[in-house]
Amino acid sequence: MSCAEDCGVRDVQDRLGDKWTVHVVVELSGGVRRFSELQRLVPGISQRMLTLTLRRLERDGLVTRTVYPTVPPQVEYELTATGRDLTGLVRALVDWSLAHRGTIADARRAYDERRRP
Amino acid sequence: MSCAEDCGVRDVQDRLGDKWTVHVVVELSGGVRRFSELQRLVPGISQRMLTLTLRRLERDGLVTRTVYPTVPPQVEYELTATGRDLTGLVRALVDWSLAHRGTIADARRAYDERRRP
DNA sequence: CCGCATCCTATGAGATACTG
DNA sequence: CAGTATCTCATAGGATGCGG
Repeated sequence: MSCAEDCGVRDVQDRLGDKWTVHVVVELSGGVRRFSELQRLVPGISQRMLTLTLRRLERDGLVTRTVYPTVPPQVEYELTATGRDLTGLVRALVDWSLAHRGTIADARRAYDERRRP
Repeated sequence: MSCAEDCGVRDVQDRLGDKWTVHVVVELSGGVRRFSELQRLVPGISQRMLTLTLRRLERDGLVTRTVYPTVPPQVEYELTATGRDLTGLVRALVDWSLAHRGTIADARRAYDERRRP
């Protein structure tokens, strides 16, 4: 590696690279959200994966979890300062992907065609 | 998803999120590199994983592969225009990770400690 | 409503051995 | 030198059911 132990880059890669974190962060960038709200805003995510995604974000100090001891229980999630800062990087990722989407798709088609006569 | 099929974001996440692509791209940002050179510059990568990483980058049009029909064979890899553009995003990722490394590590320790008395 | 526990499968990735 | 071919293992993530 360019530097031993990856300088903490691995941790960020793991978040940005997994299936749901980017989507959840995008939704949380809109403000405070409840668990069920997030599950509705991120179609396809299971309860299990939403829980895991939020726990990991919470553990890294990117999201706060607030429990209101009501019946039924109510839990709110919100980006921390660091979490809001992360949205900048997420935007950069999404923007880059959209900007080069066509180019990459074309390259891929050309490559596959060259290998499949 | 915010948009169906992830708008191509998934493809970029897969590259940035895997174990070796970022390291290989960083080394290629320094200019043309041979296969064996990359294997030396990216400690720990196996022949197999270097091959896979380079093939995926080539398929997406991010890297060119030039074979010189010499004996022994010589193959050179180089970033394309799109590939060089990708290094900007990679830098952003690395910079963000370094900038928040300490904060994240602290949050993680605090979280783990709260759960392990 | 929110979330944990369990089971299961698909994929990423390491180790190793072999070739033009 | 620059790969390909297998094998194996660890982990991400889906499905489902229970519990406070």
